[in-house]
Amino acid sequence: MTKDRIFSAARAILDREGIEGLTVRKVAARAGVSPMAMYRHFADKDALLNALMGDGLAAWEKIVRAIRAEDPMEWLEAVLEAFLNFALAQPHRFDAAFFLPAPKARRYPDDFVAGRSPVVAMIIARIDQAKSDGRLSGAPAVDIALALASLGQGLVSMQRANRFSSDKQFRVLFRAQLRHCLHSFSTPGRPQ
Amino acid sequence: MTKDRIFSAARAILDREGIEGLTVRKVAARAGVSPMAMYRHFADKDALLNALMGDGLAAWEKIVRAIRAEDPMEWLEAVLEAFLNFALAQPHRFDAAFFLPAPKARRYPDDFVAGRSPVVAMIIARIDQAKSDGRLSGAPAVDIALALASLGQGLVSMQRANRFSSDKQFRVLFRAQLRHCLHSFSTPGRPQ
DNA sequence: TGTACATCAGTGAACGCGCGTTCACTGATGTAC
DNA sequence: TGTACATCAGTGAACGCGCGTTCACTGATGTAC
Repeated sequence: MTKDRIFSAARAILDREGIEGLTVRKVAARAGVSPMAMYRHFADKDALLNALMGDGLAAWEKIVRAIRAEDPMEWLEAVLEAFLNFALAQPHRFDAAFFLPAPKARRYPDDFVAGRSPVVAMIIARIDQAKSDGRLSGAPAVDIALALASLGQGLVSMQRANRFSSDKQFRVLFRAQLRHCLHSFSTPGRPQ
Repeated sequence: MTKDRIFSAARAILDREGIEGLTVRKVAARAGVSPMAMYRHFADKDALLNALMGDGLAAWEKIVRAIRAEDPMEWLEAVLEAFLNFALAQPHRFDAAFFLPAPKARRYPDDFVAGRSPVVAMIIARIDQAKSDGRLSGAPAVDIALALASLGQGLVSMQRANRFSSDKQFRVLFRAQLRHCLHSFSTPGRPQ
């Protein structure tokens, strides 16, 4: 289907050139179609961008769903590692999913507590599980999730702004920072 | 001087319309000068943007220098509060200073440890002071600073992406999260 | 004190470009009788 | 089985726009003699 061709061309352009480099003409050229073909399938360029954000979030969800760890703390650490990999391996897709202001973006805290974000719902469930095991405490699960997400996103935004000299160094730092953050919610007297 | 007129026009446009809305023509119009006048004082548009980033960082430095608290922990909390206010009151200027990838951006950790960023140097000094008072511990000062900065920047990036419904709620959350983060480096057994 | 000249801040018009989108269209496909 | 017609995906040319920047210039100011 032409729509799929156009959409995956858009994804390819996004991956290579970022949101700033994505133009209707480039997408059409890559899809082997006239620029106007897009308008048969998307209302306008914004609609296409919105679809790309949704696609980025769906990719992220799929990654998280694939995590197999049983232990909730291990599962949480695996999510953090996956987040790091996603941010570095598919930077533009990551940015589209996490940094772009979207009118229909999920909002803290209602949307997340209500489970309207599948990934956050999974994270909260694992945190609650860890809490009932006595391994986390001190704050509502949604706030722990927010702390981890914010710290991760902040580090990534700094990496984007050239604040780290190498990816390797960034990885080390990211892991250390997020592990510290996660453990800062550990039940006192029962570290790790 | 015309250069000042152009530069403050640029700052005004940046404040109102953000980096995306800043064009040479708009700046010139606001400065009451022909578009070409800019080229007499800045090599090109990028040079003007770079000057604006520097200006944003200078504004931030001035804000931090004005903090008068004696107690290092109080001083640090005041910085966090000032960061929050800066992000909300002058969003575009904040973004230009903190989110924009700049070729000459200071890098973790060398530039910061070496004190090439005045603000970070002040923060590290206060953290070290708190550590020698026995009120902080657990990580090198530069890493504590990074944790605070990342978390703050991450929360702001989420606010920019529409993840919070109101500024008021965001303020509450920002304070709670950063206070938790700061205290997570408190010396164990001597909380607060 | 007057004249010739260099300097240089600022101008005005234009260039070339890429953008999102409009409009009227073509031509293949499916449907009704 | 054949014909008339509606549907609709995709086209091609063009519009109008704003962009950063080039180029050759003007005209005021300062300097040298």
